[in-house]
Amino acid sequence: MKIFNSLTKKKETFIPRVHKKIDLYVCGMTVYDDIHIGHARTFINFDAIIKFLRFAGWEVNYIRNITDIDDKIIEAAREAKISALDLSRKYINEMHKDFDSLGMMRPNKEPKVSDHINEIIEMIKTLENKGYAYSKEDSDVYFDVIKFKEYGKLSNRTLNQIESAERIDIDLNKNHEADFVLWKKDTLGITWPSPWGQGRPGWHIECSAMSMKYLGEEFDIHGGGLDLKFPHHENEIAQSRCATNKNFASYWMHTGPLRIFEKKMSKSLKNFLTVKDVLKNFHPEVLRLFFLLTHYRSPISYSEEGLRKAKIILDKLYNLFENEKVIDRFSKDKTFIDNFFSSMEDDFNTPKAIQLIQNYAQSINQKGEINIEKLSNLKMILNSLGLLEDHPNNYFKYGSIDFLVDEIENFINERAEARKNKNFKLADKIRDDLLEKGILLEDLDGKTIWKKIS
RNA sequence: GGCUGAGUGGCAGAGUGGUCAUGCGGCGGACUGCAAAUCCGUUCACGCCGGUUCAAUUCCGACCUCAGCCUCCA
Repeated sequence: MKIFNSLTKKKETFIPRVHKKIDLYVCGMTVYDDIHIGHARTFINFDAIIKFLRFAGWEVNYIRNITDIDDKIIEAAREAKISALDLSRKYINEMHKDFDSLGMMRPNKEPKVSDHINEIIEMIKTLENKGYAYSKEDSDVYFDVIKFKEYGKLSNRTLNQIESAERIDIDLNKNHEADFVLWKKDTLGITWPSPWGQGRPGWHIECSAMSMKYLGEEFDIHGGGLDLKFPHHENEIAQSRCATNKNFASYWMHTGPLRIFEKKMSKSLKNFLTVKDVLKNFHPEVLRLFFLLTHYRSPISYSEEGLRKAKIILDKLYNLFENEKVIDRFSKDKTFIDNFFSSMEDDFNTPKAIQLIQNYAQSINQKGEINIEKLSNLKMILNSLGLLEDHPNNYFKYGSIDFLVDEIENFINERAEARKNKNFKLADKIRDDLLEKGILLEDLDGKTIWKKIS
């Protein structure tokens, strides 16, 4: 299996630390608002990758943190006039709802910063003892980047480059522009006592402390959105390696950004759509397929048109299973499965994998007869990416409709009667009227079914 | 300004030194009372300029354009 390692900027053969086991840490959410589909992109990518890996026989220990202490959370809480932890609790709940409705697996552990203050303090103490941390008078505690020779390796920049970049505000307490806060001294908001006084952890340190607690000082893969590469991941590497003299994560994986109108979708640009917005009109698997149709490292431009196209593809796949039962075992067509595996094992080439799936689906349709074994293969492969988990019946009726189900059934019966009497004018009118309301009727094997269109 | 990635047919998006991506859409058929679904056929391509090569969309160099990071960001 090959994985593109951001650290070496090369596609490398993946060598696990322990045979057939993968320890994986993905940087999760900072919870102060509803998640948007840019966030969803990253976590759906990893969800599909992990589902595939497990399907392929890997034992994946998946850790994804929740950052529940942070300036933005504290600020949002102040505005909402509730405590920071109450606010983050609320949005953790919303996040779980959204992730669940997107069909994502829960990680094996989902550690929160507020539960790991001791580990964080211990780590800062270690760094301080080893001479990597400093503070001046009443300043925050900083990491001394000059002391870490490899600083900048991941994000491919030198300390000189960082220093020469334009800055809005310069912190005079820092030795170097790139030095970052390990412990933020503060008495407002939510704080904890520490050897450096009352305060809270800086950003970055939590991921080092928590990943090491659950996966050890060295583990296989560390992932996250591309926008975390610098400074977040760079800083994680610096503090972790300095604290332990170990390598920390072996492989770094970064997902590409989601764009909208040629710009990255982000909170600060206010150009985002929430998961809840999109799921009003589109089945969660449509969004998932939309993402998987592009390689995980490439940017994706969001558009409704794109979602509709993904839906057309998914519709075709669900159509195959409309009336069929599926036996749960592999059978023939080793070629299809082998090809699927080679695509996925080549840095998780989901677009290619889906192409194979589409071809395979077509080959089933070509025969014009039910092939349970092929359908089983297809379903199993789709499931390994988190697709086709719904019943076709639910899938095709997803979204809000203007009618009660019984009403639609009545229209269908009325139309059937009209057709029997060769009153096609009335029959077609009923069908057209429903179509206008987003209900599509299909005559299949003498039976009429309905689908919601979007 | 520095660093990184990308530019493929109407659209989305893989891949490759010389044969086809694929899907959607369009067009023409089959099927259907008509549709839908499905099938068959068909159309449309590799940013620009040089170089290497018997051969380049694929390798090399310049250029143009776009995006990301350099500040919080999945």
